Amino acid sequence: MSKQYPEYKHLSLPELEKEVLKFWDAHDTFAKSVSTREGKPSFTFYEGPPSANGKPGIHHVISRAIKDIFCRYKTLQGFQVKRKGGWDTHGLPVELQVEKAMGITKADIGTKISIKDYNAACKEDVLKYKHLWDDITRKMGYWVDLDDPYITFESNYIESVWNLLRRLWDKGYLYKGFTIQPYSPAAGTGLSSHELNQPGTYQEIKDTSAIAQFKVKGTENEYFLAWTTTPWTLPSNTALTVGKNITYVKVRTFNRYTQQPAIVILAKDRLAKYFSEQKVDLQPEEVKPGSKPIPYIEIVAEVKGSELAGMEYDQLMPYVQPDKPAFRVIIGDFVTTEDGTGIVHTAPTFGADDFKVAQQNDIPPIMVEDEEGNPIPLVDKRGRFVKEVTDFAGRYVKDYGQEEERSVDEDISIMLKKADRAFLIEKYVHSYPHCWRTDKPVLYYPLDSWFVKTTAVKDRLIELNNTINWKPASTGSGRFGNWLENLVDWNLSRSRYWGIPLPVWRTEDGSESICIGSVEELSGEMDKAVAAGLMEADFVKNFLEDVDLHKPGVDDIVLVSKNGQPMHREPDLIDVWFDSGSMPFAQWHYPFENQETFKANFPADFIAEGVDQTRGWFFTLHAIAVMLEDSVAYKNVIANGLIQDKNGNKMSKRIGNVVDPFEMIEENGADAVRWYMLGNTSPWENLRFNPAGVQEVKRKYFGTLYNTYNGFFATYANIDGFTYGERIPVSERRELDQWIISVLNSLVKTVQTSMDDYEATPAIRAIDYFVNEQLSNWYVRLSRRIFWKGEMNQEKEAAYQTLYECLRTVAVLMSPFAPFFSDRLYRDLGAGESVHLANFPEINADEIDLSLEERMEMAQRLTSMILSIRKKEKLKVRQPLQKAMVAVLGKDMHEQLDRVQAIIAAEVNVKDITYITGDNAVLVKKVKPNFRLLGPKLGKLIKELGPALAKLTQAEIRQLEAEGELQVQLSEPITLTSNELEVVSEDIPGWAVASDGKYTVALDLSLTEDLKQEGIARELVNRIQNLRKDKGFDVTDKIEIQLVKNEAWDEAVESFSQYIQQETLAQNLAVVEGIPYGDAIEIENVQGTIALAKV
RNA sequence: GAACUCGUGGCCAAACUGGAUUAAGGUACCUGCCUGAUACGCAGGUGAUUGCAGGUUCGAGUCCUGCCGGGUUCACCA
Repeated sequence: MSKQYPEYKHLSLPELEKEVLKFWDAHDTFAKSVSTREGKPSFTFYEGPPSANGKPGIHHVISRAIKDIFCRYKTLQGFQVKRKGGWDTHGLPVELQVEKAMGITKADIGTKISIKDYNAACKEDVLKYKHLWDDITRKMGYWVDLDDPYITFESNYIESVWNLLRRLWDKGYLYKGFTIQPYSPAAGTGLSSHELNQPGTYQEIKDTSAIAQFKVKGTENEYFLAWTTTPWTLPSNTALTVGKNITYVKVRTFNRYTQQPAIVILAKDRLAKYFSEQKVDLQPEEVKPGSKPIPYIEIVAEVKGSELAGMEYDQLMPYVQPDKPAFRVIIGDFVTTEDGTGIVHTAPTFGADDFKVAQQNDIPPIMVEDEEGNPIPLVDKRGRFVKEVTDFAGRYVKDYGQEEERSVDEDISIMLKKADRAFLIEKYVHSYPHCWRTDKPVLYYPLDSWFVKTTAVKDRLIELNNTINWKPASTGSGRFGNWLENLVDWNLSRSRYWGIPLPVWRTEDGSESICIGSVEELSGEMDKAVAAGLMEADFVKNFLEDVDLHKPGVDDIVLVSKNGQPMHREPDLIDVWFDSGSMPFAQWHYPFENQETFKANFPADFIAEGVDQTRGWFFTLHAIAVMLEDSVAYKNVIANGLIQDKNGNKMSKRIGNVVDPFEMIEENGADAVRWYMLGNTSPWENLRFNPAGVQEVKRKYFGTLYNTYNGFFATYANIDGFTYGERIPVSERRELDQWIISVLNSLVKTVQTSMDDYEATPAIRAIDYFVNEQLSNWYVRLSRRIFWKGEMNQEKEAAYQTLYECLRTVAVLMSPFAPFFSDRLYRDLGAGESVHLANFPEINADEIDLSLEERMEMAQRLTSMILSIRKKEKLKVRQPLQKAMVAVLGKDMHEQLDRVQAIIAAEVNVKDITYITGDNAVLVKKVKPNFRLLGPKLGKLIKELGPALAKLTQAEIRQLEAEGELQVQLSEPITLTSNELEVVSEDIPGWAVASDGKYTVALDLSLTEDLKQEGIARELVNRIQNLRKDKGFDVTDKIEIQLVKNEAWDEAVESFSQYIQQETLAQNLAVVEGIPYGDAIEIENVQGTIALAKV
């Protein structure tokens, strides 16, 4: 006869998972979990596209586990949850990886290698690790549709993105500007603010800083002092900026390098930093180069910044002249006196603030023309001085790997010193941004750029953000909210090759332009261009045959303007973040296809990614949705924290503390990894990933649950031939059954409430607690006897049903978190095709009995207390005792205890539980105040209450119990009622007592002869059971026992023969004189011999 | 430098809107148990002035201020 419930030899999660994966494949379970919900309300989830050009790490497992958990949970609840996968394919990381592999730099693209070949290489490279991603996705049990993913490099995707750009264009949200931006000469590209925010971008570096002396026009030796950490920008200086309300002083002194007399101007607050003291008779020879600070002679004058404004000075390094009047003092609100001199050197071409303030004051930048006649600043795009800066022509302004004796900053400083224009030159350590990929310093550099005018909808962005349910809330209001408050326009341009080209064509003078919103439109425009003779018909035909909207193809397209002028494409690509932020639209090729699908799936109900996406994907999704749909893009979002190693360090390949997700899963199983990661800490906290924790989960949770099913339920249910027939009403089951069913229903409620609030951790912990403590350690332990003794009857049947219901419900509840094990359990129980096609359990409110839960908890605590007395007194549980006494406080407790006392008695092996009630004088009682009620009532008086209550006599306490109220004399007389006080017993004089909160219990330790004999009988039973097991007898085998006469236990055998036989399934227990065979046993140091035989 | 966030026994962590006793529980550690479901198990026990210093309150792990430390994010830093 085949067994109803499969039994296993051992538990191996990794093996089990492999089998379950095969099952899912064979039965198409994922697809079914979606298709069986056809017509049900949908729950929309957006998959944040990973980039497959790197290998998946353990941190990817956590964010994907979160996504998976909620999608599965919503499926259980009856929603249809489609999950389209996606791949992020464009961007600088891909390009740099390809450059590295090919051994080329950006400058080589278009020369050594054609753009076409280069982009082909990028396309090839970007999905390099797709197989690993697919593999981890599968192995970790993440259900997402990998067969039909959206891919950002596909023409349909790009076309949708173009359409979005066009809609922004039509709303006037797309514009071209010229701004100072972070620029990486080493990478040859501007950096977005997201890129500048990569960790490790700001590094501590030591630079040469200079306080330069700008000579006030028309004076002999009066100078403005201005500090800079970038002396290489001094040739580009065209203004000095001061604070309107800052007080400045003119100080008479000597230059420390040249000993020339000088009058210098600086902020009064900064005086002490650079000058030590006033020294009226200061002589030039006293001022040495090394001395800083130096003394000064006198303060000549004190003026406000506003009075300095408009003053002119001589150009400091006159290599190139500006085309308008410059070299004036201007006012800026960003000037402080925390550093430097309170006068800011202003080079409009190399600082964002400088640029802005110069523009406001009509100060020109210093520019030269390159070979093509385009205006450029004094430093070229590779970070070198242009030829016009004769002394330093061709030299790199920062460390870009060149070898040189001294840096440009140092050489400029030396030159200033010699020219009597350097007030102070020092080394200065500060944090400076570095390119996140090349690790070289960033320059602030003037670049042409296209912007998205996000500031135009700033208020709406903030308003709608407030409607999003952020987990944790602080990320939404704090990190994300603050970012929105300080929003700047989104710089969309990237001057690279592998990405979505900006679909804007302009005439040379910029007077006419067009933004293309679809391939069809492009095709129409191309036809016009052919007609105008600007393009070959063949080219157009070839292009449209196999549309590829990447460079270089699109750059060869020349369109014609309304006035017949040729228009060329703006050369930039767009920020890759725009790609991924477009996915709600572009994944469906909206609006060209799937209009209904898009509408049904926008906005998303739920997304989840790491906190690092706050300014990335979370922002771009939000920004695009708000600008174009005036809607949020997602309603609920979980931003998970970082994964660190077990010591709290960041994981990095260099340190070698990275956890390989494949190994982790192979060793412990994905279920254990998922359970650990989400059960240990709320996902938005940083998780210190400790492999020992995964193993603990594996053996404690999964081990216990496996054992409850396999070692217990399946074993006995198969013996008894149990199948789940007609449900026996819970009210007709044992109290213990009613209890666990009640607790189970409470569990369902807890899980549902937590999950509805996107809190997975409390749900996991609740399930864990239920399985370990309540089901396994209490229910199953106390139910052992009913399962292995006696014939099948209604009571036993009910117990089986109870255990079965618990296991089946647990399987469903845990299935979002541990999709493999739960499915196996569910199917082993014969509960259905797959747990993932099941429905979330109903809560049967009428099966919840809180009073029952409460008394069972009391039983558990009292049991534990009595056991602790036994332990202390060194009395084995196997030794029966006559009685335990429990202090009973009040009628409720009396009634509750009545119903569980049998359970306690059996658990602690006593014959009788007696109650010590309130009027029993042996009980020493105490009164404790209920602070929650009395705090507000008594206020400060409450401090007197403690001592007053301690002084109460036992008689007074009995009076309180009898009358329900009590007079207490504090500073004023107070009447306290019994609900404001709690009476607690603490001690029973003369007994072995344990006390815990409101429970007090005493144990009668006296051993009668009968009890001793029964104890011996129990020992015998135990030895026999052990032998049965050793001999490999089946649990149901009947035996015969021969026991050699021994005065140590003959009496016990005689008195308890019946009991011993019953317990050991013995049909016969014979006491014999001596046998030549048998096994040695020992009870309390007495040796004996016994023989067992199967009947 | 600024903002946000966290800081509870060796380690991981709970404690609802400030409230009741000894600040849960797990792990590790110590002790005792192979008790017929589990030794990857069971039972019992040791271990914390809740980072430090103040404050508000009848009452603070929880609220406020300052400091120290971790993390994240931001910054035009001249």
